[in-house]
Amino acid sequence: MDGFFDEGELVGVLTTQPLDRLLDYRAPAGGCHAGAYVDVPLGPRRVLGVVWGRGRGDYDLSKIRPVNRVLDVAPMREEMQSFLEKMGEYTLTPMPAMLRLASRAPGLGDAPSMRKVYRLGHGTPDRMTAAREKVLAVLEEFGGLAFTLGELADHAGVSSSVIKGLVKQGAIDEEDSPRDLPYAPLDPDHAGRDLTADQAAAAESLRGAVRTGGYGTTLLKGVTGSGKTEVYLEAVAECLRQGRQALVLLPEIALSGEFLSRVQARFGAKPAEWHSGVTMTERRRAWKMVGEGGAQLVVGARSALFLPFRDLGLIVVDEEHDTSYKQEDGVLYNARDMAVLRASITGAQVVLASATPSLESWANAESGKYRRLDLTSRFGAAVLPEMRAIDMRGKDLPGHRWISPTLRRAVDARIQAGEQALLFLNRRGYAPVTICRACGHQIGCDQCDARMVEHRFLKRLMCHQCGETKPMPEACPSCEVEGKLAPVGPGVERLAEEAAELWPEARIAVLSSDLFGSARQLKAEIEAIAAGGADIVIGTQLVAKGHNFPLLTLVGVIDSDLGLQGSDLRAAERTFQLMRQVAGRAGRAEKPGLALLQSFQPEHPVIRAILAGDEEGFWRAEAAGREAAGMPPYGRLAGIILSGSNLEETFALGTALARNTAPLDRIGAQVFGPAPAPIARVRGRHRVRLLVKAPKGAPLQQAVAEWIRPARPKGDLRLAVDIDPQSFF
DNA sequence: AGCACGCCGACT
DNA sequence: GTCGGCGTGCTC
Repeated sequence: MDGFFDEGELVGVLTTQPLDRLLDYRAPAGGCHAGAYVDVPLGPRRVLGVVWGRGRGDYDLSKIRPVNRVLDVAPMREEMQSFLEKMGEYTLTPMPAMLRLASRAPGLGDAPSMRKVYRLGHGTPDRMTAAREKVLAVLEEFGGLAFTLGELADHAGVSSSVIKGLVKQGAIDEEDSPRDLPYAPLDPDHAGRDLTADQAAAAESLRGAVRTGGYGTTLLKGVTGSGKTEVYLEAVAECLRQGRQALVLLPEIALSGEFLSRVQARFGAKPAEWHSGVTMTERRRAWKMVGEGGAQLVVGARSALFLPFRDLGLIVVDEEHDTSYKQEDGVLYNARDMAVLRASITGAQVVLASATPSLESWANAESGKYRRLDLTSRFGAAVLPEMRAIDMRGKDLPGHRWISPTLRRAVDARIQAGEQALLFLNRRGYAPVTICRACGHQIGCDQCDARMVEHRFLKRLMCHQCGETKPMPEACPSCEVEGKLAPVGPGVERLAEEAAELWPEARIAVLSSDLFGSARQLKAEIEAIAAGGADIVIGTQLVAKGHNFPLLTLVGVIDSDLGLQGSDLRAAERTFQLMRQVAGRAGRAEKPGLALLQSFQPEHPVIRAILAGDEEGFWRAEAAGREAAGMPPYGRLAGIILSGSNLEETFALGTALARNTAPLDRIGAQVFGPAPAPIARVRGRHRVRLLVKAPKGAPLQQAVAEWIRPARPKGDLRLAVDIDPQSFF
């Protein structure tokens, strides 16, 4: 029968070792299924693999060894194999690397591990003591429920030796139970929220799509505070009713505490979590339970896309425009796009949710490839804040001041009214540049082509590229003159200093990712601020990410032009998204909000579009510009990133590539470069980039693969291909 | 990826 | 003489 291999039959195994083909093995005693996770011998080692299919039989039969054993996890499903193959082709990633992505579970090869659990037995203890009574009372109260030793001791308020004593007497039974237990069931009808007419209509539309089954993608666009989450949770509910699994991807997963509480409130229990902060034990449980159907809903970061779902019916990509969905090292992929790929293979619905969609998604909705649902009204009485620009030209603020008189008066008014104001500046640290006033030298990172940023809070200089820090020097490292190093430009720490001078009585809180040791601390700080623990909040883009500050009625953007500099084609889009989101922080409760944007170029089309709230106009203009330039999504791009410790060698490889572009010429693609990457040196390695630009329908991947095949990077040179790069040059 | 093999330079 | 540098090749 297809899909099962009897003992001794040849099977083709994909291993996690970087070999460019499947290896033949003999099926082990008892046979194995296609998709089985196996442990196979490879040279002197044992490696992890998956039975990909029938063996090819083109290898010396006498050298073929048997599979060591089949691992005790659910076999990889055919659709997962297919997803990994298609994604590998799309991103030009070798299959072993794809398998590693899909096997990132600790203890995959472990025997099913057991733990001891305790429940009420039939015997009676010889002597009853107060401690023993407490233990038995707890067990009786919870019926037949089993406890671990620690849980039971905690509940009863006794030491574990009391329980061990009762086990010896036969009053308590000790049993082995699998360590990885299913997650608590979620109830789709636990607590449906009252929805506005807007939300109800969108929710019903999504429910309908989930009920129909099969693949489809919906762009769910809603302004901040319009209740997108409530709406897509209704789609999750419908998916659970169908008995299928759902996945919600979030960008800043470390900050998802608030989100998990909302899920728990809606469904009466916690979902499975998957992100870097999850413990090994919990990871293994999540991975296994997703595969066995013991987890109905997973809330996770982009890598949750590779969990072995049994029956995935819905993927939600929240804040779909967020750049953190793009993996920038190792396997280069965009989780938003791969979510759509996985759903299309497995027959699932996708919901892309955002207040400010990416131009790609907007264009896909525009062309009818995606459905589009709009939530226009904000929840409750709140309305979008009024937005105004403050023209900074000719304002002549002193060199160490960034808050204009207009913004200052607006903040004064909020403080008097007992409301909160947010000053937004997307720059961490004290000052972005440290310059020597004697010789003009700027302090840079030794490992990267980046300037060191002073962090006065940490009393150190930090490189925002590699994270390297060093103490603030007394003397200039270049001219050795002492006491002439001066900060140039503002960071949030410096802005806080200015605010403290302007409003000495106000309580000022700074929210910047580097000021908090842990996500937990940060979350606590955010909650304290939301409850009224500060009058003025000074923050980086961290504050734009969907936290509720009900008392906040004013947002002041210190430097609206910051994101507009540089040659990045997506700069306008990103600034537009960020400004809209930050402005959306104001006036979420009953009080109307005001957003003031300090700008040196208030006539810039992006600033004007933000002020006018003309989103469709902004996107249409951006789309027209991209189309005229043949840029995504109206053309295709691939980035080639070369890196190595020797600049000349790295560049020479780039030049060699640029010299023979025949495979690219055949599809009408152009090559730009080689050129130094935007950050030309990172961690001591030089980086050189090339860019391939192809017409929309062209077979870009095949052409690029053929083009780079002859390039054999020698020594420590590395070549990476980035299909659909985020930044271009 | 690992790990062996193997072919050249600079040590005791 | 031998230790050790890392280039090349192999793993079913």
